[in-house]
Amino acid sequence: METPEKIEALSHVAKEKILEYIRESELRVDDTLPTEARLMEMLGVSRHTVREALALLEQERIVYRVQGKGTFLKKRPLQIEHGLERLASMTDMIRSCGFEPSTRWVGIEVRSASARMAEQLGLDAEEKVVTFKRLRLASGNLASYCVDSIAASRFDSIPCEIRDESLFRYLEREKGITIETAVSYVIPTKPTREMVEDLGVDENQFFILLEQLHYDNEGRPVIYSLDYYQPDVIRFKINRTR
Amino acid sequence: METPEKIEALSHVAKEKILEYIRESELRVDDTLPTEARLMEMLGVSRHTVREALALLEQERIVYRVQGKGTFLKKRPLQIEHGLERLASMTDMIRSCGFEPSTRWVGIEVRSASARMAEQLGLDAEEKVVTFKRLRLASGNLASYCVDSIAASRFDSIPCEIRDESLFRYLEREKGITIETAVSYVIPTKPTREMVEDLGVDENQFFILLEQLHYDNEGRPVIYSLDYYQPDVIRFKINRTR
DNA sequence: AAGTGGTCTAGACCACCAC
DNA sequence: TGGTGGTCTAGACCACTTT
Repeated sequence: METPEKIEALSHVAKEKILEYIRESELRVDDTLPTEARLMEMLGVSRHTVREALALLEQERIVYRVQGKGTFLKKRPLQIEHGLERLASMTDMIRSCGFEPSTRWVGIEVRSASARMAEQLGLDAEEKVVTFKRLRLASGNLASYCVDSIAASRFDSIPCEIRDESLFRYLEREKGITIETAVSYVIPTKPTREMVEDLGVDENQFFILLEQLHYDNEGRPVIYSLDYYQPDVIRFKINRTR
Repeated sequence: METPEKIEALSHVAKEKILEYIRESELRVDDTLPTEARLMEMLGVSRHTVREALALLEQERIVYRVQGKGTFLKKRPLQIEHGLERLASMTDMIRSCGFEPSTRWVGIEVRSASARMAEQLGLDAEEKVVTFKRLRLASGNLASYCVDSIAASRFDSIPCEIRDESLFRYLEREKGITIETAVSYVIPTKPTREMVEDLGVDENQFFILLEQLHYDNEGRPVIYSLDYYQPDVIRFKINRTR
């Protein structure tokens, strides 16, 4: 058997080679990259491939291009850190804030969808939803309370086998559903009665509520979620672009 | 003189034609677009151009493509509404929330940069900055209080001619600086003493503070801003993607 | 005039999917 | 096996910037 080598697009290889060149030549000084013609020679690929590689670097805000002048290194090329505009799992968010993530399950419920929920998920009135309630901890401290609802019709039975797994990963593995985007509202709020009475949260503490609707790669709404974040623990950063 | 017609890229024209086709054929039903080969015939352009047009439509989350199967319309194609991840002027944000925007100037000051400011803007300690303070109103109601600081070295004199104009537009017109991105932190907070004492804001009212650093198209930090938003008036929406 | 990136064409082969 | 989208090449012309 041959090793099942993952074939990588030439343009990706070219991109990596260019990044390598940037690092090695330490060109921060005058900030100018080789011309596209020069890169064609250096990498031994066509102009189209060079331009694809440069387009990737431009998307990642590492270089910028000016017609008639050239391609240049951005002054602050290290924009790697993820912001809220990136849809990442809660686990990753906590870890990126420097804490050790863990989960405490509060419960799984099957209920009729609220009017808002049904409207957002595109369900009929009173259709059943499965609601997952979890506390997210960052190095033992309360980071957020997450209430995620999914149409019950997506499940054959109540899915108790999720436990510590990410909801995203569970849907992908078991249902072949890939969550790709979310539309989220940011609302400063007090804790709900449930949080105060059942979970022992201080009622004077302020939270940031993210009301979110998650869509799959075909644009269908899948998860409606209400996530209450404690702003002292989770710092929200957003990378904004025009 | 000939009319100075703006030349539009063929791929843009192709994109518009495809959008037109989508609207006219009302194909929501089975969601499948013509193949690339068919689009080449229909539009009379090369495959590269068709693919550029489709790439634009994919970026705008209007279609998705699956290798070996085809190109499809997203189930929720109308994701036009702008969110916080899009860097827009305050004026546009207020207008998109359904209000009539206006500005009340609080003042323009020249001060030494604070430690945080100097660090963020890449200035030497104690270097001078020009600070613009403005109240933003939405149909007469307080929407936000904006404090924007720029290195004084960027100005020949104190710029009093800005007034109602957007700071972005002023920098572009007068200084040739294009603000392209911002990195922003979302912090729930109480009003500052200045807001309570000088501006008559209720000290018990909660605000969302956006601490922002704006970069130009070359990646240089230009504006450091603290914007206090009243969440009752401005609804923060974020479009998140993986 | 020369050099740069921006756009478009024509043609080829590949990987993946459905029949 | 045929059709689909994904990738790559070679070549051309254009718009913009600099010399």
